[in-house]
Amino acid sequence: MTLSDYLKEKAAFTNEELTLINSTFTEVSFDKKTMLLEEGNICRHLFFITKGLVKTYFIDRNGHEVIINFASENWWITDIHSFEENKASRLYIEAMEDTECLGITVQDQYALFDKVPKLERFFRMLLQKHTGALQDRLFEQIAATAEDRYDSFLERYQNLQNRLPQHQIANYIGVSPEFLSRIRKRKVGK
Amino acid sequence: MTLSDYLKEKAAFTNEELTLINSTFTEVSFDKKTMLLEEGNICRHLFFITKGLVKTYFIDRNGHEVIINFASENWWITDIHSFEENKASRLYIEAMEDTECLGITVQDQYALFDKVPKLERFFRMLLQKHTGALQDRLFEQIAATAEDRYDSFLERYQNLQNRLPQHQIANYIGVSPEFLSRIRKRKVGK
DNA sequence: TCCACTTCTTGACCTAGTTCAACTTTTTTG
DNA sequence: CAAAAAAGTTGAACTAGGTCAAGAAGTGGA
Repeated sequence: MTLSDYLKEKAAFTNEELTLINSTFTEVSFDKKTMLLEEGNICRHLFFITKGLVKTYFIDRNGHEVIINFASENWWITDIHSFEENKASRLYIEAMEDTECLGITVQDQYALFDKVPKLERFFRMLLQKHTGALQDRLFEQIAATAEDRYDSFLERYQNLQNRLPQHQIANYIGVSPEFLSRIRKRKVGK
Repeated sequence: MTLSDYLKEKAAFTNEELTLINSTFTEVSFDKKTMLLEEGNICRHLFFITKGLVKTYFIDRNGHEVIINFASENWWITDIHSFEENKASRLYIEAMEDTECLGITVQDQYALFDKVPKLERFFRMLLQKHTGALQDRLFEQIAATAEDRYDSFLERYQNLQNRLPQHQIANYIGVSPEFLSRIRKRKVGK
């Protein structure tokens, strides 16, 4: 699916708008295990993933990776705080598979917003969805057990289940790999 | 501080724009312990708080309150998901003190966006900040100890510290009231 | 194809935070 | 202002989940 196809599906953009949008994005590829962003750098791009899989994480005070989310085909990925406000990022974005993206800079994004206001609204909506998802995860992290969190991981990332190693899933739901292994064992009986 | 003062401080709105914005909002008051929103209802308003204090929470499967955030003077409050998409809310918003707000409906909001595009951008930025804060809390909830979370609560809500009962703070940082009491005791020695 | 590396599993022990119950202190309200 | 309700403290027993260590099972690259 191209970016145009994706956008057409999501909102009523005209063909001229789609052409304009398309021409503003640039294709970029990242090999597996390479970084789209590293802590301390400014996030210069908003990416739309056309192929592949990435994870966003930060490193906590004990030097451990904490995964915030995964993103694959037809997802947008950036550190929005760093991207929009030109600030050093606290995050890492890493390709977990060979990945192809379409990238845009902030300047180009704002130029595009002025020409296609619909796109700014679309991005605001997208951000709203993202915020809702974050809120749900926070709920769960506070009020649900590890097993419940695993269940909702399975729902949320159904399509990615087989592309993600188990210990990365454990990290995402905020438990040790050992404990996720035990959860899964326990579930077999159910 | 009025809404106009607040907006002037945050972005370069013209006087006409401010007048227009102002006239679109309606004043509403809520007595202490009354609800601005209840689960199952559609959130009809985006509120700007001019006076008072509210909390947003949901009820988990065990019937326990889980507080998502507090909001006081010069904060915006709504269930954005319910508000924007006209869906039943999972959240409660409750006045913890007698509270005065300025409210706007979605329809009026969109009408206003068309007349004052700067406002839509401003709200998008606001949402970005909110998302960043949520992300930080998720970090902490996964990777930090209860004591660390308490410390960052103290930073984040410094001005509210004395207006909030301790067990509500415990709830917010995701620990039992008993354990927060112990954390505080432990900290006195430090 | 085989060696090295990463992933997954299991057991034993450990700890941060919970739950319950009883008590004290503070706040609210008739 | 007294009585009741709400908030906070403390101790004791408990549990979800973590850590460490060691082995088994996959997987990938020269």
